[in-house]
Amino acid sequence: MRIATWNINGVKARISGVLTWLSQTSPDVACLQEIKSQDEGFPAGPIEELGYNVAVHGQKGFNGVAILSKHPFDEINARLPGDDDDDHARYLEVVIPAGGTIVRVASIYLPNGNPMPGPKFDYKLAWMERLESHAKTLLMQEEPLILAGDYNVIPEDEDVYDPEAWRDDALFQPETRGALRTLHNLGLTDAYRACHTEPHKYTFWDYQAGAWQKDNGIRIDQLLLSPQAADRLAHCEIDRFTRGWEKPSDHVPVWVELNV
DNA sequence: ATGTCGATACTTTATCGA
Repeated sequence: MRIATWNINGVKARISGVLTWLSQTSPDVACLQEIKSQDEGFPAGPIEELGYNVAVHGQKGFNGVAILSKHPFDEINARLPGDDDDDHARYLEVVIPAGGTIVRVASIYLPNGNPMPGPKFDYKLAWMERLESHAKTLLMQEEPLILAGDYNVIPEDEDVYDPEAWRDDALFQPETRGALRTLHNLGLTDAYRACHTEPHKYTFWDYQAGAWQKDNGIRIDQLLLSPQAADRLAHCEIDRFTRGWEKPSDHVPVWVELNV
């Protein structure tokens, strides 16, 4: 079973590329972030024609997450618990039947947090605490669990082309990186790092300043696996090729193959 | 310091968020 995540930076601008990628790589489950669309504006039709069920949690103009699945959903839950006043559409969680068991999959668009310091950075850290709390609850279920998405955190120096260039950025602060490590230390495995040790493998390249051409990237899109999912982990790869397409997203897909 | 892109609105250019 292949489960992928991709920050598409606007579904209206990217629908053609998304359909091409789905046709070419045929993931069983695809978590999308930054759809920048309301639920009713999401182009479910052409995606359903490729054999996918569609769950959407969107809002007008920015943010927004979705999950596409070849198997029907047993359960769909939008919103990260812990703050009823948080109106950003950044979290969608589903349960999908898989080979006699189930997988629980979340599509996560973690706040960017810039400028730092300030209220946006405070919101990011508070959101990460809520994610930690929710992850603890989910881990107690002892299910195959995949928390996939744009974490907007650079885990280590080896995950950025030039650590000094990002030293003052919200994505690379000690507090931010510590909060991600806390998630790992709950028992969640960074799937890419479990499969690969080479440094400088990226999932995002800025549109500006020729970042793609110079390979000035960062690795911020990740799939975190519960022990029950990590036990079934076969492969994890980055679909770097989509960054070279016409009208690309600034992020590329990352996917895992699970033995289920 | 700069660069680019996508969405939105009292739109034909500026603002915001990234």
